[in-house]
Amino acid sequence: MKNQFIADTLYLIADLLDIKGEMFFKTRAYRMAAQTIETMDEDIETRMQQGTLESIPGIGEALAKKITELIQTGKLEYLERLKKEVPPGLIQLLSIPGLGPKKVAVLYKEQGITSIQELRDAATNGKLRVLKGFGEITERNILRGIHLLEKTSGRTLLHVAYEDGNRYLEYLKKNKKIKRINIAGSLRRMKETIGDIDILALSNDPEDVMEYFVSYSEVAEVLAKGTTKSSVILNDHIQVDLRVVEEKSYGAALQYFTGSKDHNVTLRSLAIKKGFKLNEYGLFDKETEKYISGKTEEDIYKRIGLTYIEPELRENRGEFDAAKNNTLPLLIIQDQIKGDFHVHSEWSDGSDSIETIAEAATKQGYEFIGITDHSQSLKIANGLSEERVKKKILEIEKARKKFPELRIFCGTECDIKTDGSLDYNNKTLESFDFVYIGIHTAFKMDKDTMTKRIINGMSNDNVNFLAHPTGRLIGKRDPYEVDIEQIIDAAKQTNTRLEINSFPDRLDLDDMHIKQAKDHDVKFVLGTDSHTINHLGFLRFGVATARRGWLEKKDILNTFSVKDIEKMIGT
DNA sequence: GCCGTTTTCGGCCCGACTGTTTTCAGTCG
Repeated sequence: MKNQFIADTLYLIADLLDIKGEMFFKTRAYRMAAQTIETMDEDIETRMQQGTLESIPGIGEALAKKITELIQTGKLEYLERLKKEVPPGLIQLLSIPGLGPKKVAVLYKEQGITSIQELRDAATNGKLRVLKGFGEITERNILRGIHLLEKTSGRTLLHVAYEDGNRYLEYLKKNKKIKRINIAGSLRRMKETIGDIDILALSNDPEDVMEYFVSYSEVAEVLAKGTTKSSVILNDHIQVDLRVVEEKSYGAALQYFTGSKDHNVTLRSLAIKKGFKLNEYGLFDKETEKYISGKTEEDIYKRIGLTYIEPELRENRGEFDAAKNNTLPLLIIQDQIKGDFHVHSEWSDGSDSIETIAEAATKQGYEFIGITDHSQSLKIANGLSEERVKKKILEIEKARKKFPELRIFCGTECDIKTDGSLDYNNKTLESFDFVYIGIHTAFKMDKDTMTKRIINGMSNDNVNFLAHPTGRLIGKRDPYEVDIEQIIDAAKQTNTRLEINSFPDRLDLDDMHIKQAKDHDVKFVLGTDSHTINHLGFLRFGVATARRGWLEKKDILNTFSVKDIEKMIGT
């Protein structure tokens, strides 16, 4: 699939055109096309061969021609010419908060600045304040923006923002002037990384609320403080924005600030087609500007002719068609989860005993828990030899007697060796209640070899689940080279469930691959990959990712009764 | 650059805040 490559190229062109000062709607057309290609299931190359590129929404004659050239030659004459006009180094300047394409263009044209280092030098030496539209404050803001960017690399892992946001929410709820309050933005959509935290509040005394907001003990700096909107930076460098609106606008504002941007753009276009105008204050008649709705999100969607769309689905990845046709999934919820399949104990590299884990699982209200330690060749993680496996099974039987209400499954996270064979012989594999397999060594294989290696592992009849299928660590390690489509096909063929690993820096599979696999009728399993009982709570992030991947109760093994699970894994 | 059961040309989502201005452009979401 060349979809991502094509999409990235189109995004790059859009950025370059922005800096060049090209019409806003033209660059938006590139971005919309890029997003469509990035999120569609079909192979763009196939569409090109069929000659049906132009039937893809947002792709017309000009883009079809460019995409064809890109696929056939791997290059694009147009892009090469653009790069000569606009140094691509300028793109990274766009990621500095407060700098947009116009200012970046001025920096380049007037001072020849093409990198963050050059920008920092110029700002430090007071050379920017002479430029039109710049001043001393802008200079300081740029330096602060660079500092922030380098410190946080821009985005925060979901679980950190989740904790921060909810703690802030608890503080704000103590203010009696606030009648309603919600998290909005990407945190409400539970994206895997969060840019900043958005909070929306309902109050008749917004100025008092603003004062209370900026007085929070974890605030390191106040970026902006207005009458209805303020922004702060917390001690851990996360930005938090608060908006206050009145009751008749609350639903419209919540919808608006939840996003995503792409979702909102499409929603507003649909509103216009129905004769409305939609903004954060409500839904209005396009002609008379008369207020029609705005108190609740549900009513706004309904009046635009859509069923309610859950926040996790608002990414403009097909949710509008499904809402129109009333075919949106009934998303899985946390309460349907009956247990966790992926927990490490002190038998390998976890820190807790089986009994401690069983106790914690019982406290969570779980009906089962799966203890999955590493296999023998993974010495660094104290993987279990076949001898120790036998001992561990005895230990689990002891725990079962102590916790009769909890089904304790004895599983394994068995390594897939470089040749695709498994790290235990079949007899040992059969002694487990279920078998996870996963890659833990030799990540840097070429795509074909890696794909064959994993599929080879999946073909063993004792295997139930594939752990963290792409191996990525968000912000730290890219996924290994693997043909995900072939893995999905093999999962279907071999009846192997794909894991949604819920550890915050994994979330693997990710939302888009989950949806892709679901569309191929593949089934899933949730696991936290806990190494201490403090990690068990991470399951909520796996549930969130599953929801973002359009999954329902029936797609996920963790929602089944113990009896049904036993039947399905064949114990 | 895309698109069209109101348009093949003229639309394309829209408002708050900041910092620079002296009435507004740029950025952000």
